[in-house]
Amino acid sequence: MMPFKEMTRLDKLIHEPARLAIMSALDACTMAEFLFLQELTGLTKGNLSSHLSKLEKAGYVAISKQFVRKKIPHTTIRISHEGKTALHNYWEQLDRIREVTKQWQKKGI
Amino acid sequence: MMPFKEMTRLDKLIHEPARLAIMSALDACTMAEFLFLQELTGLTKGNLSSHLSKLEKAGYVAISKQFVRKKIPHTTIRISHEGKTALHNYWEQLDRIREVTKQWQKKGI
DNA sequence: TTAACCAGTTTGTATTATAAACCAGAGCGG
DNA sequence: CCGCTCTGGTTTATAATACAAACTGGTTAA
Repeated sequence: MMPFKEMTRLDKLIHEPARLAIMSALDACTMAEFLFLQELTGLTKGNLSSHLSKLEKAGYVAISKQFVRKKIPHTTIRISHEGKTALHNYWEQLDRIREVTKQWQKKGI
Repeated sequence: MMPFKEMTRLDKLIHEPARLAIMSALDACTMAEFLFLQELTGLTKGNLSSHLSKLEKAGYVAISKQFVRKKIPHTTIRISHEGKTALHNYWEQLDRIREVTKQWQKKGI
């Protein structure tokens, strides 16, 4: 009935474009390497790193570091179950809001 | 083909939830009074004021102040043509990105 | 040995969303 | 008339945060 208030309650962690890109990519790939993710999103390394740790802290992704030939670090990121549901909820919420907004437009307030 | 990079180029002025709410409300109502807008969005006065001036500076809304009985201020906000197209472009861009993202999911990278 | 490179992390900065404080006038109560 | 509160906002302050630049620790190349 009042979709506009709902908008301000969108999950900000997912809403941020960079993280929305990361989460969407991971939702498609399930798992990805750091550099691959960087290429997909076009983010700088530092940027990607900090966004990832925010997502990790929220439990939306799991980050694991392997060492190739015991030397070169290789970070792989995978989306968690919570992450998937959070992303889907986000889109659903946005859809719902948008649908109601369209109704409003037809009614003319 | 690479929808994730596109996400980081979404119009940030519109993307911000508070302003998305404002713009959506105005898109539906065409014109609204300050206090009505505040009620619709649930924002505090200060918050709404600062978001509005950002939107005004961008040319997305036009703000005009009348004085009722020459004394009490009454601010009415209306969405501009640019504002409407910017909002529509935003949704279109988001839809397009989302569509391509779904394709990716089906293909499995 | 030094230079360049890989794979990231940490630090710094500049922006900005939000709330709190403020302001000017209006309409009371006493 | 003098405070007091209400209306309708604006300005200021702060806390978060997006982003890039600088850094780290190890590796290969010259």
